[in-house]
Amino acid sequence: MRPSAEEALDAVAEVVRQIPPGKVASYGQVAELVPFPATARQVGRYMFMLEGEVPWWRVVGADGGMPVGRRDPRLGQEQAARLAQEGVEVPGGRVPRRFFWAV
DNA sequence: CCGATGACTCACG
DNA sequence: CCGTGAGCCATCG
Repeated sequence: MRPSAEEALDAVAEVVRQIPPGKVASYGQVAELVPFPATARQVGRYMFMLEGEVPWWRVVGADGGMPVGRRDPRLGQEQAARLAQEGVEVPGGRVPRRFFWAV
């Protein structure tokens, strides 16, 4: 099934909102959790559209990196700051696997 | 309809 | 550790 952009946005927003503070999930992980077929790329685009409505800083790349920094370095440092505030360490600019949200 | 693009990911060397 | 290249697929011009 191919959900409308609105439904897809809702589904992604809901998954992202479920990531507990102090934990992170990768774009691909979120893509697997939504109730319809999705890819990491799509999730990235939806995150951009949801900017501000969800804890977007808890979503990182599969390697713990922050691809958002490529789009806007300022967002990258904001993400690192918010994560640090929740107790998530980001040594070397990437989140260690132990902080990944285990479902 | 075609081609380019991108908050991605993975395999290889 | 650091490119490179190939899949990925909704959107946009």
